Amino acid sequence: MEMDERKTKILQAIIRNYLETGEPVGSRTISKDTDLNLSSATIRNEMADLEEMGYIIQPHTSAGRIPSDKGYRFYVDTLMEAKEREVADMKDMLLERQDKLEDMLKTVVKYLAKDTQYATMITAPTTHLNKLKFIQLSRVDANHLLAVVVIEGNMIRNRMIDVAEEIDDETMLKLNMLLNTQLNGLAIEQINLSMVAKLKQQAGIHSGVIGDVIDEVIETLSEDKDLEVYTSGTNNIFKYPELADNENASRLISAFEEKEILGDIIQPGDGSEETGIQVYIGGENKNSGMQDCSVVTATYDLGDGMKGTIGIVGPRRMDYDKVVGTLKSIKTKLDDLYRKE
Amino acid sequence: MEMDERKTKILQAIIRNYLETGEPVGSRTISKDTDLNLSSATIRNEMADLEEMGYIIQPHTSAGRIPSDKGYRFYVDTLMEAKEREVADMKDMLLERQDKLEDMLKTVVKYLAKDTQYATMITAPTTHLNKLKFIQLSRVDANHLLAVVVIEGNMIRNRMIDVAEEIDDETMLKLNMLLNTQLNGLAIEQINLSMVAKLKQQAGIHSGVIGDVIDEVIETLSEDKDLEVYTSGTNNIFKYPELADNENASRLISAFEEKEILGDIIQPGDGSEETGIQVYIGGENKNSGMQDCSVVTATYDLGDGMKGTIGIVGPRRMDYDKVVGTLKSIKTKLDDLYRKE
DNA sequence: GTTAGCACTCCTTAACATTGAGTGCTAACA
DNA sequence: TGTTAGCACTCAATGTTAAGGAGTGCTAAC
Repeated sequence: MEMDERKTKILQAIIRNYLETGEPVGSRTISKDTDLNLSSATIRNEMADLEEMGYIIQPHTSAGRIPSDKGYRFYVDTLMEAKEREVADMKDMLLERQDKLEDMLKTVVKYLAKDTQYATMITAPTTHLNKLKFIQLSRVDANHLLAVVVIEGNMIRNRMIDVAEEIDDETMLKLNMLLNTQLNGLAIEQINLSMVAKLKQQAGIHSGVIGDVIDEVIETLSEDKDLEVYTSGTNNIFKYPELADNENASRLISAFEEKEILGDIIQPGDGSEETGIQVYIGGENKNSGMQDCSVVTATYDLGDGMKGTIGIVGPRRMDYDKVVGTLKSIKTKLDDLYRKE
Repeated sequence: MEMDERKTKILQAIIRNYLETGEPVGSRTISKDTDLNLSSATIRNEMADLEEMGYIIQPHTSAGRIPSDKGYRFYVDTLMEAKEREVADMKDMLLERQDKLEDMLKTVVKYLAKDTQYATMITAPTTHLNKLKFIQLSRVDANHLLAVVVIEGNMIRNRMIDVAEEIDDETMLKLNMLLNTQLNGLAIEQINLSMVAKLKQQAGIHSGVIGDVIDEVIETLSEDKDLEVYTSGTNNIFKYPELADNENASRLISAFEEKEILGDIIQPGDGSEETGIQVYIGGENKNSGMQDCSVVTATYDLGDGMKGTIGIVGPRRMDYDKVVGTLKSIKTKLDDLYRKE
């Protein structure tokens, strides 16, 4: 059996209706709601076919039909009309709080949750591909040094370093010079052991303390700052009864609390790279706790290798048109943020 | 009518039993479970008295009794045996991740949630009373300066500053000198307008740019970094049916998402300052969303004015003994953390 | 190929009876 | 006077049954 235009129209009508109401859709409803001018009996025949083909499911004998994962997949891939939607301007969000990328991400994720009424998350952009822009080592007190590292894109890392013996001004100056001249402009990934050895050698005359300091600075650089993820609107899951039962809710809430699980859920997409938008429907999710959810992710790219992911989690009967449209718009705005300067 | 020893014993038995089972407690149960050797009929008489006095409540005519807020209050104030409990060592948590207070707080709150099986939160210590230890202004590129501020207790703040015109090395040096000599050792609250004016005046010869920079640095200092709160174990609320219904759960989850609401809930205590532990039972909570919860808070003090609050949110029938005991122990450990050095 | 008609399924809801835990009250007892 | 046995009563919880209705699948006619 194969999909013809009429079946397509009927399937679309079923899904549209189900997305709206959340109730199984009967043949009579379709008969009235479409412009096909077919009786409910005819629709019934077609629906039986669609069920056999796996696009729709009957929860029980005397109920209407609901879309299966395959049905949603078909809808998302071929029927959906995701037009870009009007969204708030990222630039405004950035301007409000000068230069704090982190704060902007929090604002974005909050905005998205409010706009879509689903649970949302966003990962901070990756930095390990980024170039070092600036390193500053300063003495805070007798036995504490402060290392501040600025990475391309103006992300800042700092670390307090304990030192046993006091380091004099001259040495500080020399260390700073050394670190900056040797490391600036390098991507963090490019820094390797031989390089560190060379650095230490150049610091040479000074004893182990210097070596320790260099080690700490390097560690600060390569430190895989545990995946930074911001979330918002987790309570939105209670708006959808199919997710709001105790078991599901508890699982989802704790997933949204564990950054690692979140990172798992919104792994950077493997396919459809042209749009940067990914849709995972119900069972398509690899994470076992997400089998009753749909997840839509978008990868944003601030340039200079700073990529991050936005994720939206809702019920299977999520408003895919709206979500994908919104994500497209936001992705575009984020992508353009730093690019044209 | 007044509380005698027998009534007290019965009330205690009712509460103990209810804390365990979560079911209304009947007269027969008490008759058997206590060493009073009284028939259920006698217990019934006493229970009627206790109800009249407001310590217990009957959900409906043919049910047992459950404690009222007043009953819990009596229990917490006079009957509870909160012995300090064995808890993990904070020092170990700190040692794991060198010097990052923030990470330790996250570890503590996670540990607490696991240990108590309630939802937990902890606020980062206040800093506005703290002294400036060190200011470092550095040039990142042609039109960006980076200001790094270290506060007593080694908390670090940084801010990127846009500058219109380039600032030469000499000026940078001078600015750093100026900021450090004038501001170090001051509490943030001590910095006022006349001081800033004086600073600007001293930077004198240089034009407005310097003024801007100083303004930004000052702002970084006084910036009331939006209340930093870490939470954990929010999904624990699903373990308690009285909190797990849709409405309550949704309200609680979103409360735990909004830092402002959290700050509201665990406001630093007003009474019982000798222990630093506060218990709010059900309706005693000011926050309207918390009327079905009990909240226990503890104020910790790292010294140098660095105070923060730990909060534990659970159902009314929370295991007060355990929670208060655990909080006491953790508070003690935190208080001692920096003190003896 | 389409549709009207009809028997059938099975969820939903309401009404009703049953059960059992627990109470309040009364009267008897020590 | 305090304690207790006994008993009628209440009411949530549970189970049963019946009615209602939405929706289906199938058949036969158009």
